[in-house]
Amino acid sequence: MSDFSKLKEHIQKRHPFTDNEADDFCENFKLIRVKKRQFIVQPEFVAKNRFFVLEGSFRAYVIGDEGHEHTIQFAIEDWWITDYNSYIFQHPASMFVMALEDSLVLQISYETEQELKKRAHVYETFFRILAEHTAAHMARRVILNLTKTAEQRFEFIQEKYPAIVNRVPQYALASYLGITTEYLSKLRNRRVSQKS
Amino acid sequence: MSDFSKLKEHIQKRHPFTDNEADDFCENFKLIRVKKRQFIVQPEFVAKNRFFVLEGSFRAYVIGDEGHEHTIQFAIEDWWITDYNSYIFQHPASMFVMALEDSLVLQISYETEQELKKRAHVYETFFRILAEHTAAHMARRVILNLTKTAEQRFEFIQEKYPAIVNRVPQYALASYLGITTEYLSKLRNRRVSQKS
DNA sequence: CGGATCGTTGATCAACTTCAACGGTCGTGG
DNA sequence: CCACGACCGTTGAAGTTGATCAACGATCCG
Repeated sequence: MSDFSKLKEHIQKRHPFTDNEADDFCENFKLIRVKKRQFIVQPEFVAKNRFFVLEGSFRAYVIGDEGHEHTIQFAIEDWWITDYNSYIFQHPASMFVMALEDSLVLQISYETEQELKKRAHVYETFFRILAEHTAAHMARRVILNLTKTAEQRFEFIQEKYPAIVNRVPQYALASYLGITTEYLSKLRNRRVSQKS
Repeated sequence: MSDFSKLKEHIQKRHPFTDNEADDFCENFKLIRVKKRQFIVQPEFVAKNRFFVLEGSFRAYVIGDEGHEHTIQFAIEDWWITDYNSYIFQHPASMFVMALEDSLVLQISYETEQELKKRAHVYETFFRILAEHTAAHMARRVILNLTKTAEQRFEFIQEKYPAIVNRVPQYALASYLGITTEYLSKLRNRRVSQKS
């Protein structure tokens, strides 16, 4: 199955697996086709799976008390996504994870992941590294939110993740930055007219 | 050494170690006494260690471009602290980690941790769980910051972590919540007068 | 072609910051 | 052991950042 080649490359970039180990690892994933606007995680239900994106894009968001959506994470090719708290603790989710486009993902279930981690030290190591990277990434996001203004956060994300900024709808990006779509629109125009 | 009893209890709560494993694990930590206002991590230097707090309290913060301090994390008894991004990737730190009181910590170096993780599957598992919990905690903080107002965040932290709120200086708590100490003071008084 | 969705613009409003001044307390040196 | 300065929390007035509300134009998709 060449569906696994991208995942295989991904895991070997993070930790030195032998070819056999990598193949064995990948066989535990299931290829899933997801249509635009389809949910792969929903509040109230437990997030039973973790997803690796092969093609397409996703958005994880919560709905606050005021009824507004707040984007927690995006995922495009080569990224992982799920409701982290729900998946790790197998509690009911608080997030929606929705496909922004017709997408292709590799799915692994919580039980399968547990079994893999038990089975071999090297798989345990991989998931440890994955968790560390997730934690480090989240820590950087907390710092960004605390130390920068909306405009600076926008500039930063635009520079660092142009692939995402150019691909997701405006309202999704705004709610990721923690601002309204109206204000993002104004920021954007402010920058354009400054440049001229 | 009974200095290790708290750490031993802590790790066994998270993962079933045998008594021998737990003792062997703990022996890799070094007991350090830290005076109030002393730094255990500083910007520019690589965070070579991870710390488990036995007694006392700490505060991790960054200084933004405007020169203000922003608190990223607190740690009291039974918590871990370091500059996560610096420690994991062994890059220069961006944070200060400072003792808020005279404290007692158990320290493990990056090299020792790597060696432990290689040595036995069970140690690898422990650090995987630790990283997962860190990631999950950070994700909850991102959600809190995006979905709640300053006042709601204050109430929430006060309910969930009263031990911290009652122990750290006002300006530290304010900068953790992402507001100024003046505004926190006003929020606090608003609540007091409402209750009467 | 027609409705729903998305981004934009402007006016008004609320949340939070900044600045300045003051009183209390804590720790340190004389 | 006292006195002084530094640090910390508070209060009030004025200023900013970003939200809300409402209206409109463009685009996408059925």
